[in-house]
Amino acid sequence: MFEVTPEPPLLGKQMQAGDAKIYPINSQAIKVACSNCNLRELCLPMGLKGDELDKIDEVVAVRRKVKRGTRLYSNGEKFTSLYAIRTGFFKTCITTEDGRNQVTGFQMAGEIMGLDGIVNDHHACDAVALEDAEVCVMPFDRIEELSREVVSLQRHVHKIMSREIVREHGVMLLLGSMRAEERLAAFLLNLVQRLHARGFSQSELLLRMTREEIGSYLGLKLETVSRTFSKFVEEGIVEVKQRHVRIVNTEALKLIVNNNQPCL
Amino acid sequence: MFEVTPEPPLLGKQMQAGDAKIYPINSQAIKVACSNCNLRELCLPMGLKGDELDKIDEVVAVRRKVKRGTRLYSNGEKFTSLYAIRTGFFKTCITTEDGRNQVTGFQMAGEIMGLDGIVNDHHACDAVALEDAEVCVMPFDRIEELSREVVSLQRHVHKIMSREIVREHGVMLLLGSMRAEERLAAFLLNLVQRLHARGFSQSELLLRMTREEIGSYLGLKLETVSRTFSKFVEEGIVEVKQRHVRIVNTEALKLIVNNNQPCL
DNA sequence: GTATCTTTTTGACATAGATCATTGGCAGAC
DNA sequence: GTCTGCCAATGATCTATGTCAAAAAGATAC
Repeated sequence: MFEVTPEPPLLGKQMQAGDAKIYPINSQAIKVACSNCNLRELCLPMGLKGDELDKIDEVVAVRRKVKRGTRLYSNGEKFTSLYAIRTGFFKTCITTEDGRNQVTGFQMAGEIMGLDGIVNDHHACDAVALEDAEVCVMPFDRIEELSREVVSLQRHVHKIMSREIVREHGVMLLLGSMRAEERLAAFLLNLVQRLHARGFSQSELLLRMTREEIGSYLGLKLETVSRTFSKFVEEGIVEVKQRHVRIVNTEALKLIVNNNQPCL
Repeated sequence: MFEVTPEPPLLGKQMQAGDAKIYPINSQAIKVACSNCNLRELCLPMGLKGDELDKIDEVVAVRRKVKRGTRLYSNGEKFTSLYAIRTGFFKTCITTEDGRNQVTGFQMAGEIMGLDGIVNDHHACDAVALEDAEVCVMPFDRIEELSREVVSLQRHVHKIMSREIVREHGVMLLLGSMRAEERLAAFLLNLVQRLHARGFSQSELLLRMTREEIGSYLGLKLETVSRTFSKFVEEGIVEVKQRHVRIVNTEALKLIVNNNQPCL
C-alpha cells in the first residue's frame, strides 16, 4: 500500500536511497558528462544544445558523493563551486550562535546548491544530505567564464538565481501569513509537484526529513506538524505511515492553501 | 528632539521625502551618469573604474520618478529592466488571489529592484514607493550584454543576486524562529545599519512604512507591532513618536535578538 | 534476537499573539 | 480654521500553537 512506485521514470529510481551500488548509471565508469545525463533538462544545461553542451561538460569535471547525515558544505566555508544534485536529497539550514536553527530549503535531483556563497566568497548556510547523495561539482569561476561566452548559459544562471529569490518570497508568504494546516498543505503540494516533474507519482511520496526538520522549515514545532498530519488523516485527505505519505485528495489540500478563510 | 538629522551626509538629504525640488542634484539638468552619482559605491557600479564606469553609463540611460503610493512595477507585468533606487524608499510585496499579502522587503537608495522578474520574464511581486522616489532604469538585456564584457560587472551582478538570497534566508530565520520582540529588534537594527551606511544616524530613523506594513514584513499584526514598540519604550530601549524612532540602547536591542532565552 | 536510541504520536496545559473594539492624534483637503 | 480619514495605541478577550510529559513505534547496533 505504501510502496512508493515511481511512474514511468524519467530519472530511474534515483530518489530511492541506497540504490547507488545497484544502478550502474551512477558508477564512475560512465563518463561524467551533462550530455548523457538524464537530468539535463532540469539541471544547469537546460536549454543548451550541441556544442554548448560539450562546453559545459568541461565545467562539470568532478562528482562528489555525500553520505547521509554529512555536509556538502558548511557555513563559513570558502566558496568555490556550485553543486548540481545528481542523486539524493538535501536540506540547507542556518544555525546561529544562540542556537537558533532554520531549515531554509529542501533540494532534490537537478537542483542547484551553493548560490548563498557567491556574495561573500564564503558559504552562508549548511547543506546536509538527508540520504546518500551524489553531486556534480561546478567551479564557479569556470561557470562565470563560460557564461561570458555562451549567452544561453548566462541567461540560465540568472534565471536559476532569480528562481531561488522567488521561491524564498513564497516561503516568506507561508511563514508570515499562513496557519499550520495551510503551511503543511502547501509544503506537501510543493514537494509532490517537484517530484512529479522528476517522474515520480503525483500522489505518493517518501519524506526524506524528520517532523522536526519539516517544522523548522515551516516555522512550527514538530508536535504541531505531527498533529496536523493526524488531522489531515482524520479528514481523509492523506494517508500517512511514518514517512510514507499518500495524498488522497489533492483538491482538498489546494483548498486549504487558497481558502484561508474558515468559511467564506 | 525627534528631528532626524543625518550625520555628515554621504548622500545629501536624499532620504527625506519631498526634497526633490529643493536639491538640484535630482534635477534632470545634470547628466544621467553613474560616474557622477554619489551612490556609485553602494549601487550597481560598485568597484568599477574608469572606462568600465563609462560603459555602464550607457546602460543606465533613463531615470524614472515614482510618486508615493504608486507602483514601480506590478506582479505579472512584463519584465524588462532592473531598477537602482536613486532617491526614495520602496516596499516589495506579494498579494495572492485569496487576499493574503506579504511585504517581502523594504528597499532604499542604492539598492537594486526587479530581480524577481528574471526567471519568468514577468515580475513576481509589486514594488510600491513609500515616498516620492526616483530610480535608474537598467534594461536587463543591456546588463547581460555588458556583463559578458566586463568581468567585474558580471561578478557584481552575481553578488547582488546572491546577497538577496542570503538576505531572504535571514528573513526566514526571523519569521520561522523569532518572537515578536526579537523580530522588531532585528528589524530596527537592520534598518538603522543600512541607513548608517548611507550617511544617516546610527540611532535615529524615520519609518517610511506603517505599523501594518512592518507587521506584514515581520509576520505580526499591527497591534502586536504597536504593543512591542510600547514595550521597548517602557524599557527605555527606544523613544518613539509616531514614525520617528530614536534608539537609546542599541546593545539592548542586540541582546534581545541574540539571547532568545528569557533568562540564561 | 535483544537492547538502545531516535522518531513519532498524543494528551494536558500554558501562553504569545490574534482578534475585536474603542479612543485619540495627526495630516491633508477644502 | 474645520472636517475627514488614516494611523496608532491600548484594553479585553480568545485561540492557535507552544511546552512538557509519557508512551508507542521503528531503526540501529550488538
